Amino acid sequence: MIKHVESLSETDKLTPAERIWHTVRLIPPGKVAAYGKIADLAGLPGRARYVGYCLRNLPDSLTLPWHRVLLSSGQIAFKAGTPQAIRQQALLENEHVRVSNNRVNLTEFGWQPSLDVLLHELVF
DNA sequence: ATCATGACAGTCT
DNA sequence: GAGACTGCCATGA
Repeated sequence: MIKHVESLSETDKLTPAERIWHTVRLIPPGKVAAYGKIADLAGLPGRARYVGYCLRNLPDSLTLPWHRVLLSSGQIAFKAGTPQAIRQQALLENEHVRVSNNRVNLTEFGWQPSLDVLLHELVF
């Protein structure tokens, strides 16, 4: 009998939060992804809000490109003008992601994981 | 066990 | 395209 695929992956032991961190880390500089997309890629479909929860509660020790995660509309999740939104915009612009009216154009900057990433980095 | 909350998302005006 | 509304689901009180 062929062993089930899960037992072959290294990431299947990770907690849900760890899988989300792992996935967020894969977003390349200059690209962005929606909360729901991260949840899907992390093997947690329907848990976009949980992604937000995890990012909000990031351990200080952990450094993640949290600023590359946006609403499905391309908007920054924080209300425009708040310190958090301003901070996130600055971080995005540092890597040449254009932000206007608290929003990013997903067609232009949305991350499309390569087949290689899907097959080798996102095996949950 | 219930209830409110939220760094969400899809649909309908 | 911007709200309003609803569904969603992990947490925490």
